[in-house]
Amino acid sequence: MTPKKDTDEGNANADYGDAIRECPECCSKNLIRDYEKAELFCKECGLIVAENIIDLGPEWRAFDSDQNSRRTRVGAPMTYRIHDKGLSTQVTGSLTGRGQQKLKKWQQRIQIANASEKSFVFALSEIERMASVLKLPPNIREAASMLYRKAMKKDLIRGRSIESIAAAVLYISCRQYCVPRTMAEIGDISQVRVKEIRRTYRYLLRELDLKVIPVSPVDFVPRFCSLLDLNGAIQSRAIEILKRATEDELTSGRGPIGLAAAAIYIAAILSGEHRTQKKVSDATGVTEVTIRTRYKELSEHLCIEVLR
DNA sequence: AAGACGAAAGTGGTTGA
DNA sequence: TCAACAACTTTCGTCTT
Repeated sequence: MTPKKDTDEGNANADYGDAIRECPECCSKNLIRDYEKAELFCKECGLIVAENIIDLGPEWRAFDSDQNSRRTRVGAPMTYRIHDKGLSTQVTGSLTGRGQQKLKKWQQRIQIANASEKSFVFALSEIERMASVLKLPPNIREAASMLYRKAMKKDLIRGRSIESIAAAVLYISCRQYCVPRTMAEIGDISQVRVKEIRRTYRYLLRELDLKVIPVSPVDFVPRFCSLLDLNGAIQSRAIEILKRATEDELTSGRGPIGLAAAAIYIAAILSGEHRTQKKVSDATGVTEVTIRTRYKELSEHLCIEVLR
């Protein structure tokens, strides 16, 4: 098979399935490849870490290194995360003196031909920066870059800040891949206020005719649990509580983050790993008051005895 | 003293006329 | 466009452990 290289997360040329070694959610190295469904998922928390993992490799198989080098006819895979999709050729070879300088200059002119290309380069770097702070997997970064490109093609950027569009496409991508980050989390690391991101988010959904399914509180559980240093058994317990809550229609109209927080709070106590409301509040971003009201509702309706 | 509780008032978003 | 509304936050005094 093709030789594998160890690559940094930031290396856009090798970010597919092979480059992912641990779950961005719970940091488990226990990743399972499902070639039938073409996805890479975490055995610990069930998160789908990458999709379409087999589409992007070479379509041939090499049985020895000689065959491999003969069949390797292209360089890097195409990626939306480089402003020219990674298809340009860098001139770094043996041309000397003025010739090389001229050629380089031309290349730069061609690559960054106008202001919109320049701003796109900035947008991609902004998406990468935020995604790496939020420790988001490559597939989400790719999706966000693609969305940004779409928005640009439809001329939706005009009149809005690059930062707000970048933040919004990242938020949408997280939602679409069911690895939700809260608006507050995106707002914290963005240059733009939450209000502006939310407005841009709705605008993009409308203009690009995108659909996002409502966030499930369950999607937040693994990450919040790992922030609170709670183990997999407690995660399962919290998810179980949320499932029962959904069946009993205790969740409609309620914020998913508050529900997740309350379920985790209850699950931790039941498992003898008490976390204070303050700690859960800090980890999840909902107030202690909301955790209290949610957890009262859940424990009463589901007949859960919560003794401290 | 820390943690939990709950009342009251304020905020921002949604909905429907 | 505006008012009504529910969810959520902020603040704070009180109770419990």
